[in-house]
Amino acid sequence: MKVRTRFAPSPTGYLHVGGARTALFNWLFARKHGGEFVLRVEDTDEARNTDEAKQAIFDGMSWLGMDWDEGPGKGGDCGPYFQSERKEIYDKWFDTLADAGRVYEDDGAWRFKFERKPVTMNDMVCGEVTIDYRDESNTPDMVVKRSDGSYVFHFVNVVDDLEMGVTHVIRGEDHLMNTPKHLQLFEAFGVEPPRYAHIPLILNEDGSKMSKRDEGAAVGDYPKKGFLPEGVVNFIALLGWNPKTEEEVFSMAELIERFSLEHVNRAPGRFDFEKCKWVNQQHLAKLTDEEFAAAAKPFVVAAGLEPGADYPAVAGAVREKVRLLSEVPDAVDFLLKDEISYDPETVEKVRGNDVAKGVMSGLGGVFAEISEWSADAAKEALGVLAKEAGSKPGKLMFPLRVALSGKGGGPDLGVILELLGKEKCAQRVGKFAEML
RNA sequence: GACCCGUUCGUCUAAUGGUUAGGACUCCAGAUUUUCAUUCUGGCAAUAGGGGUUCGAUCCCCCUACGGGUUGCCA
Repeated sequence: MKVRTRFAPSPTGYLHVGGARTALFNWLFARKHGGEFVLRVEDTDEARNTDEAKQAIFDGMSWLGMDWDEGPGKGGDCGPYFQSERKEIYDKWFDTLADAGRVYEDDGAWRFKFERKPVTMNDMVCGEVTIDYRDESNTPDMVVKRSDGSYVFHFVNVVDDLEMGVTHVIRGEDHLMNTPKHLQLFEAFGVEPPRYAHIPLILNEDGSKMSKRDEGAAVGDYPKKGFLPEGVVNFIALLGWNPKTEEEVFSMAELIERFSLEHVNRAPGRFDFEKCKWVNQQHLAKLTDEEFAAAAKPFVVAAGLEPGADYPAVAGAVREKVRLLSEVPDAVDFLLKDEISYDPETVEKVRGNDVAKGVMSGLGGVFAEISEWSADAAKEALGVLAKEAGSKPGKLMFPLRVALSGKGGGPDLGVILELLGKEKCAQRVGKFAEML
């Protein structure tokens, strides 16, 4: 039997990071088993659906690198893939229920008559869970068709899963208690139900429920914040699932290879934005300078900087120093701009260093005299002045860094000297000396 | 309230009837890079509480507490 999974989001807002992880687990499971992954849009709630929300789902899925084999924009044998277009199919299955005497009218709506017995599900994550449907007060017959003729979630969800041949349903734990309802529906239809796997929810860092405004909640924010898709995928994959190794950095291909539902946890996980950034940094560090430069370019341009001919080298200089692409403009602006700004606090630190003051005032001129400019030549010149002042070169590296970049941290000093060139270095050191 | 699921460092997690309860993020300290935001080394830090079962419980059972979920003509 070929594995078929699906992601069935409702386009009522934005793509939530929890939804993205649900999609990811379904996608990984399908890819791992050589199966198919279906995208189905559950747009039955006309009042709340929006086109923007639909687009956010497609964009988010594509950005994260989860392609679907069937669904919107892709087609397939089980379409249409929008529930709003599947009315006749639902009518047909509703008639089956009606013919079997399993529904009854109530206030214009139609309720499904549950069988009054204990229902046991064998969840691939939660194990055996039994809900007693003999307790009617706890499990009242559910409405499947509203008085306006539309169908409710439980009904369409089940019909679509069976019509689409879904073999494994991986979804959030908020659906665990819905599952017996779905099982009863499958039984009434005389169709073998899929296997279910309920995965724990994702909460905020403080344990509260994640909502729209919370940091990290909307997938659409990640590209803007400077995350790499593979970084985000890697991080959310590890929330609630463990790869049974102490490694933590995985490519998409490695995730597919390792993924298994057996190692999904049961307790809700909290979202740690710091660790998410760290994982992103690991993926950033894996890129080549060219790839990194290309990925960071939009951020650099948006910050009003002009990436010149040496831009790839400039970007490469900070590749392993940033956690997010959005940090790149601030990190490289002194390499791309003629006029730089000095961080007052950092300048103050150098100001207290009398040796640095003295050496800096002479260094600009010395730099200008160097005939064959190179980082080594510049450092050598610095060393000579340091010695004359009775100090060590190491003590002057920091002041020189500040003179050239305006800040206390950044790329390797040698790289800075090379990228900036003689003229700029001489000029900046001269100017800096005057500030002291 | 009822029903369901859960609970290991602050966070993500590993282990499992016998370990000094391991790793990662964060934080702190050292090292190295003649500079740094990288890297390396080290440190802080956990089995929710109470009862059982057992030679031995973080692990199995029960109770309590706490957290989450469900309880819609939302999905």
